[in-house]
Parts: sequence; C-alpha cells; structure tokens
Amino acid sequence: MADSVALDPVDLHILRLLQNDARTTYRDLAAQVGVAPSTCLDRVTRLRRSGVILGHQLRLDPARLGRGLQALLSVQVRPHRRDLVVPFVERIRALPEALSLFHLTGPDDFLVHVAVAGPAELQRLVLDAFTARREVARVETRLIFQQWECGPLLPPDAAADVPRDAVGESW
Amino acid sequence: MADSVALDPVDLHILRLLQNDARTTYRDLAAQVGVAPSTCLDRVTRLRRSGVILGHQLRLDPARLGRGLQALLSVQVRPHRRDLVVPFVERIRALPEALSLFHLTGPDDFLVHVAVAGPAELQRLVLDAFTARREVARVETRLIFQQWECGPLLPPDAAADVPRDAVGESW
DNA sequence: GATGAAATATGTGGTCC
DNA sequence: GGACCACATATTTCATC
Repeated sequence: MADSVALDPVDLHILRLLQNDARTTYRDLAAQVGVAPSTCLDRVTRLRRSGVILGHQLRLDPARLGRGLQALLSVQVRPHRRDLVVPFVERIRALPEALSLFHLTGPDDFLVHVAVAGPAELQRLVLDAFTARREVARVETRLIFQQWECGPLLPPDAAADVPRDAVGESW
Repeated sequence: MADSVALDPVDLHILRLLQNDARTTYRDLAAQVGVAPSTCLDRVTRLRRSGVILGHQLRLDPARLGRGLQALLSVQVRPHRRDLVVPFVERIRALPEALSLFHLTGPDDFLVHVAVAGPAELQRLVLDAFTARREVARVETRLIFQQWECGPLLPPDAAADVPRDAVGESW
C-alpha cells in the first residue's frame, strides 16, 4: 500500500516543477519538461492515482490571519493506551489552533504545532485543552521564532542506494 | 508587514473551501459561496496580494517516494551566533532529506523534520549532516509514527477576543 | 460585485511509433 | 503501451457596466 513507486525522469521533472509552484499549468509543464501538455496531464493523473501526489494544499500565513504566535507543544499522554490516545488525537485535530500533530517515539508522545493570537491565547490553550485533561501527564511549550520549508521532496538519489559490502559496517 | 488582514465572510468561506481542496475552480467556489466566479477570482487575487495566501503546495507521500521513515531531530547549535546559525539554516534547507525546519525557544535551538529511506539512511544523515559539524553541539532523534494535518486555519473567533476586565486576571 | 466575451487551460479520441 | 496532435469543452480572466 505504501510501496515506493517507480518514477522516470519525466515524472521527477514534473514533480520538481509542481513543488515549486503547484499551479503550474500543463502547458507550461510541457514546455519545460519537453513533452506534450496531454502527456503531462497523463503523468500527473497517474501520480495522483498511484498515491505519490496526495493533493494540493493552500499555504496560508497564520500571522495575517491574526495568529502571529506559533508554538510546539510536547505532550505526554499517560497511560499511553489506545482508548486514551485515539480520542486525544481526534480532539487535538479538531482544535482550531492546531496546525499539525505528530505521534512520536521517545519520552514525549506527541508534538503539536499550534498557531495562536498571542501569549494569552497560548496560555489558555495549554491550560484548557491540554493540562486540564487527566490523560495529559506533561506539556512542554516551545515558541517558534521562524519556520522554513525545505527543498523539494524527491526519491533518494540512486547513487545513495549503492549496496555496501557488509550490512552494518559501511558507516 | 505581518499585520492581520480584515476578512469578510466571503473571504473566510472561500478560504475554508480552498483549504479543503486547493484546486476548487472559481466556478465551484462561486456556486458554493453564492457570488460570481469573477468575484472569487478577485478575492483570491487580493488574498494572494495581501499575503494571506502564500501559495499552493503539492502534498506528496514521502513513503511512495522511497522515504518511508520520518523523524524529528532536535538540534543545539552552539555558540548560537548569527554567523553560525545562518549557514546552518541554509545547509539544512538544502538537504534533500529535510522537509521543514523550525528555529525555537528552549534548550533545543532547532527542530528538523526529515524523511529518509530507512534507519540506515537516518543514521548516516545524523552523523554526516549534523554531528559531524562543529557547531552542532547535540542532536536528539525521535521517529514519527504518524502525522496528521489539522483543521483549516482561520482567524481566531471574534468571541474569543472579548476584552477581559483586567489583564492577567482573566484566566 | 455581476455580466459576458475573449484568452487560456484542460480533457478526449485518434494516430503514430 | 506510451506519446503526440488537434479538436471540443471547461475555466479563467478581463473589459464593461
């Protein structure tokens, strides 16, 4: 289901361009990749069907929406049982302040990325949506100075997959 | 520059719909919002110019691209001076494994979200791109079991902004 | 903010390799 | 089987009110 998909150079070129600007038209894609627009449409349709492309997302500026303060909340949910974890996840996902949620290994079970209007709203959020709950054993709040999105996501370079002589001895 | 923008109900409705599916056509937006397609175009254009909409992003499935393992790396950059921090940020942003990068308050200066093929590649990444650098004082790696994107980002509800009687005494 | 016409993009079927 | 072309449809964009 989550198997890696074989991608040829045309697919990769299209993905790179679309990651720069997801609204690039098939006409422009075609011109830059060197194939016909219909071929681009074909490729993108297949990439969507094969699950490589999950969808298109709008990137918004939280600050312009009156949510100028972002933070990461590390949360311990204890006991870490499914009957407590599943409702916790659903509750956090439904919070208007939550942007994204990670379930992690390590001493902190969850990391929650939130955007709020300011420190007062953050304090209220921590107290009301987190520490007020019995299953939330601990919350650690870190403010975000700045965030960067990184380069385009592409398959690991084939060169990096060169087999090593002996497993566990190549590093 | 990062001031909050005044948004009317039509703007908010459009943003909500576009956050569900960023490829909704102006025609469909218009039908659902109850205005003309050209008005939707107008609104979206203004939202882009005012900086509320930063852009459109392709959501890809890292697992299908042969990057089935994701992790968060907490990194201390010491000394935490601009002449070390700025090149660090640029170097991390250029890593093909990096998805996103946070500069934070707290004992850990940076959080790096990475996607790799597997544990071996993660180990190589930590050793070669992080701990090999003199300015990287500490790295802590946590694996990501699962990630969720949360509900649409919208301005804080006006009701939540009701002024309190006394600052610092309302919670 | 709406209308409608022009420009542009998208989707389809036939054809070729 | 995949890529390309040309055509038909749908969408976006813009001038005008």
